[in-house]
Amino acid sequence: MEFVNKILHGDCGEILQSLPDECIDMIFTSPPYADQRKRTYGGIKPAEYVEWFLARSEQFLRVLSPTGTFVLNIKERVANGERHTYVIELILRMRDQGWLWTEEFIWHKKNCYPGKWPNRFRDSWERLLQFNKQRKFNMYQEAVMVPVGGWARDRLSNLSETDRSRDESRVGSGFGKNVSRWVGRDKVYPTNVVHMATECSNRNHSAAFPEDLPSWFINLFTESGDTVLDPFIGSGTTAVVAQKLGRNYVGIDISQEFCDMARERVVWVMPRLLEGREGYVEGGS
Amino acid sequence: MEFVNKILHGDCGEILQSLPDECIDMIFTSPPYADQRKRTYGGIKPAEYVEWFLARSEQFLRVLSPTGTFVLNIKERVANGERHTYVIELILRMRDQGWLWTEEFIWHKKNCYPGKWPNRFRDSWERLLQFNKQRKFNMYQEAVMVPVGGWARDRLSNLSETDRSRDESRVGSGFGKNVSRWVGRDKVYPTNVVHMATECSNRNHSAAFPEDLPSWFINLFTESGDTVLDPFIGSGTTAVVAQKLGRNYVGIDISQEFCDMARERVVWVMPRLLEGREGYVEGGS
DNA sequence: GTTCCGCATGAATCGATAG
DNA sequence: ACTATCGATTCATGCGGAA
Repeated sequence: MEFVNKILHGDCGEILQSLPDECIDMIFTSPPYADQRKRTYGGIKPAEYVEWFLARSEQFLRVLSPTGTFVLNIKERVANGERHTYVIELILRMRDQGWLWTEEFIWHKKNCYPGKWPNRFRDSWERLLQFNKQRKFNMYQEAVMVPVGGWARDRLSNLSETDRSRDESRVGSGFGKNVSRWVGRDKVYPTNVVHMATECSNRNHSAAFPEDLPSWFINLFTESGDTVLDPFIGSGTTAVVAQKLGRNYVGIDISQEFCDMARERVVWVMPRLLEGREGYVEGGS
Repeated sequence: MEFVNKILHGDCGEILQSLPDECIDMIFTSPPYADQRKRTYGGIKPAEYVEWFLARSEQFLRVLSPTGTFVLNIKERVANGERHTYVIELILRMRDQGWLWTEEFIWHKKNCYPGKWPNRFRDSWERLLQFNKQRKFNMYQEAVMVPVGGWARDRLSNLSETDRSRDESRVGSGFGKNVSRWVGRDKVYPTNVVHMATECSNRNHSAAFPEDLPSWFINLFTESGDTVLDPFIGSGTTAVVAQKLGRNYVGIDISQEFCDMARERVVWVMPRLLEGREGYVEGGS
């Protein structure tokens, strides 16, 4: 367990070989996109991206628990006036590798990167690809319920007579609506579109996503005491969030600079979280 | 030109063979999704879907003008606990066929189908795939700029609170909402996420998509007098909208019933549009 | 005219049951 | 084993009638 709650320096494809099988409950990562982050990853070319990634996702598959989930935040870049196809090719190849492509969430970025081009609009969304090893996996939907929409808020305050009894539907495939069940309920389940702002304040790290994003998925797919891996930890957001939520983390990055930054951020949060967490493993950063 | 402003009955793969090359300025369509609409289309199986579609998109490619755009509204279904891959395979195959995959817009449906399952949330988005024949194509961005209305000013005053918890569902017919950027401006360009409700309570016809959806893309990619093709016209929404916007339309459907419905709807709107439209070609429905 | 309320209805998905 | 059908679940919207 000496890898738990640590930020490890190196290429995740190699580092992960030292971890045992099925020791990770969830993987959340935002890998360097093709031809981005040239300084730190050498700018993998779109044409080589799929092979580059597959060599690492093979290790992800091995270390992930059978009921665990891999959430991959990615967006293909524009090349030559076209959306590049390496992401959708990656999906097909990962299925060959043994992954199930369970779902594709959309991250709708509220304040996306500004700009104007003659032939396209600003790109305000990214993919969050959900992969699993089995059809049955851990999912804690109640943890991410959202406030109910306008419909019920107004109506439920004064519930009417007919709403109280279930009106059995006689229409072909109709739904019976039992409104009375909603009394006292102020939350509903979300959809597969998550709508969050990007973080604009930090200019030190490039591929930064808001804490809300990993937070949402960590709450959805893990319990307290589980272990979350981010093989491209970058500035450390996934580890910080995992720690805040009482999960163990494992962070890996090829850049020494990023590792240092991530370690600083998690150490800062640690002290107040060491008390009363079952399954939380002590470890330096 | 005897095909212009008509609803044609038959399989679009065959019907289109009688049209000349490059006679269409834009194609907007929502084809039958795999294994859906069994009554009218016979429910194409996911495994056969790509080949089925490619036989038709070959004709789309031929009749589309070099500066024209093809917008394809589609979403893959879940099969065996996984998102099926036929849509992303189709993208790859259409590129082999000669199409450029220029962009992928997201249609975020405000009111998606209800339901609850242990392993997934409700699906509230669909793909709007943009294909072109050339890098240079017609695009009229100013036509879809979003004016800052009174409601926007209200929103700006108390921004961060409601925007954080729940997505902006009660915003008027808003697409590309980027509220913070609207300060001090009259109009802004939208993004590649469009946010509209499905129309659910029209008793006479149940359109798969709201009129706002084709309307937005027709404004974006055509001018008055251009010709818009929908090879799977269904209840006729694309044709109705094209007509309203002063564009010519060509609608095709394999179902006689849908053709009749579409003809009725376009005839109804026609009389007030015949005046003062350059390039508008008279023709029955 | 407003606002409020009843109601129908969606390109859905899962699991169990039946041929 | 593999496909076809059926029942159950659930939330936002707009229309139309009522207050």
